[in-house]
Amino acid sequence: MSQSSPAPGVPAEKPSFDFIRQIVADDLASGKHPCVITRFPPEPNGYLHIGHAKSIYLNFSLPLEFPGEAAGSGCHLRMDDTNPAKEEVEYVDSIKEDVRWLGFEYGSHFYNASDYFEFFHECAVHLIRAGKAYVDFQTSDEMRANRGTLTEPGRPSRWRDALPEENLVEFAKMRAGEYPDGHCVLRAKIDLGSANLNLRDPALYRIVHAEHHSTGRAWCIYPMYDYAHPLEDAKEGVTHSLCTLEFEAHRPLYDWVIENCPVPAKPRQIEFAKLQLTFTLLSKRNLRRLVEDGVVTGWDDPRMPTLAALRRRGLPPAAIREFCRQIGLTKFNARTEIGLLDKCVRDELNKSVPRYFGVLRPLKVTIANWPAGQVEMIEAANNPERPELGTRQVPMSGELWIEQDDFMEDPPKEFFRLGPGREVRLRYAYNITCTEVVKDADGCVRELVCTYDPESRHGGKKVKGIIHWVSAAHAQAVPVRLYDRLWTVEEPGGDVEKELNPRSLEVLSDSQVEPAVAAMEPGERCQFERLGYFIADAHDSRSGSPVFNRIVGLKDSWAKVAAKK
RNA sequence: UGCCCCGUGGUGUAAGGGUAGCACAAGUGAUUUUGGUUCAUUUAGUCUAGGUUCGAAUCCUGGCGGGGUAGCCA
Repeated sequence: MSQSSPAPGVPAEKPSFDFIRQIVADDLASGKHPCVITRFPPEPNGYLHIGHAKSIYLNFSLPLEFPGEAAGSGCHLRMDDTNPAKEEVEYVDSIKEDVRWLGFEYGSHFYNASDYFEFFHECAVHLIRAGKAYVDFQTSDEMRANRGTLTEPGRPSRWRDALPEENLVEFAKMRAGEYPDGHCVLRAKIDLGSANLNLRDPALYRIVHAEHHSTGRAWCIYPMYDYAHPLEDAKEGVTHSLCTLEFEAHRPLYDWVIENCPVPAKPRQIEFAKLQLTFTLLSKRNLRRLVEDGVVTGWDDPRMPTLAALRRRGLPPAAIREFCRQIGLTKFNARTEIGLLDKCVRDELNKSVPRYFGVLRPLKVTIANWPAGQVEMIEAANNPERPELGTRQVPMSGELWIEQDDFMEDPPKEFFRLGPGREVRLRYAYNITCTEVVKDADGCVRELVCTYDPESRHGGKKVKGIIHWVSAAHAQAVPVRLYDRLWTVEEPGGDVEKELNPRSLEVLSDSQVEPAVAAMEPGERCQFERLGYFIADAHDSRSGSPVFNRIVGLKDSWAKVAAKK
């Protein structure tokens, strides 16, 4: 290996692969495998989240990256349904939907671990005959006590040296349902003194009298993950079985099963670091709690990190794929900044969606010198950077809504927008100058009176401030939900009460939008100019009366300036 | 406490004994009828102590730090 290093100064020709792609490329080059087959093996006991997207992206993309001789490559979607107590069909359906939504195809390669129950059983019999597995009648407490500790070896069960014939009989009884849950277990006979606790005679099968979502009552013994997973992989011809770091210590057991069972292929397990994000909690247990405690409205609440929630929030799948590409792949336990996801979402939306006017928090503007009753149609580009997206007509009149944030009664000089006596441009239309501030009895600004410059339609005074607006008479009021991060700390997981963001959701009921926005169909996305990207919520919108979710805000450099003051 | 894995700018990730690079973030400037986009530019890094070598982020040893691991969960 070292003698093949390039000569000094000669740049490497190879693209920069991560360590897994390197292994795959080497296996293909050496002829170890003619193609690469991976698998994404979720347990159908919950919803998929952005962390799973990393794994889905890896497993489904990788086989596509090795063309030519690698024909036959692909990724299988497989439900790891070996525990009937926790799994439900509802989750199977949502997992399939999420994978397809992300843009990946598994074609006919959809499998269930339960498809192989008979095979697992044959392998177990094989192990028993070979004297490599035995039925243990110790209670789970006894087993734990006799497993030893990190520094002391385990002690053998009195059933450890039972004869294969006896074990065969007992295992048959297990399968026949003659014993209740927890009465005994089939164990591999490996090494009670191993420093790796996973090798101290791990359980292979346990008794569970429960309805399985796909095999019903056909079985009452179910294989453990460590036993079933390598066999599933081998059965499907998986070449590279990619999983997360916590399975590293299980690899010797994975290899033991492959070595000791009559398998048709020899897959290799490789571990990588799972995704962790700042200001985000990803563990299924914690997400479930948020749902059950009513902190969020459900698994698809747009503040959740589940794929169902991100879909509803409006994130485009292409942005998630790009994010997964950018975060890289290592064995280092890293935490990626959530801002990178936002960046990917903005990049994707910036180039793909139209840009319209919407006023989130309206402030009335009356244009004193506007001809009474006149309505002028203003042509506006749907996306100035993509002329092929066309233009639209925006109605303009003497009564407008502008953003409350675009006016300050006593503005600093860095504030480019409207203030008493100041002039700004209404985007695509005219310059206006604020001549009067109308307040209510409490001193709150209720309305601005302005004059417009009729000569400024395509020129006029050059001003620094440009603001969005809608004509009051033509605007439609719509509900808008402004989502923010659920957590206030980079590494949530401590005191929920203290760490939860009380302002993760703000609902606006009186936002005013231009006709093009009012006409958006459920699921349609756009940019509200100067504000951010929004989607007409697919669940709550109806044709003609959309309800908007903010997907992500635009970068706001004024907010940074303002924050410094 | 044993064993295993991992330590590169603020964050994420390259460099497989030979110039420490890229992206994000942050700063500055230019362009701009979105304080957006785009473009230019700046700041900033090999955990530590030894060893091998002409030469170490890379190989070896120790230390320090982080993670995993004692389910009849996956």
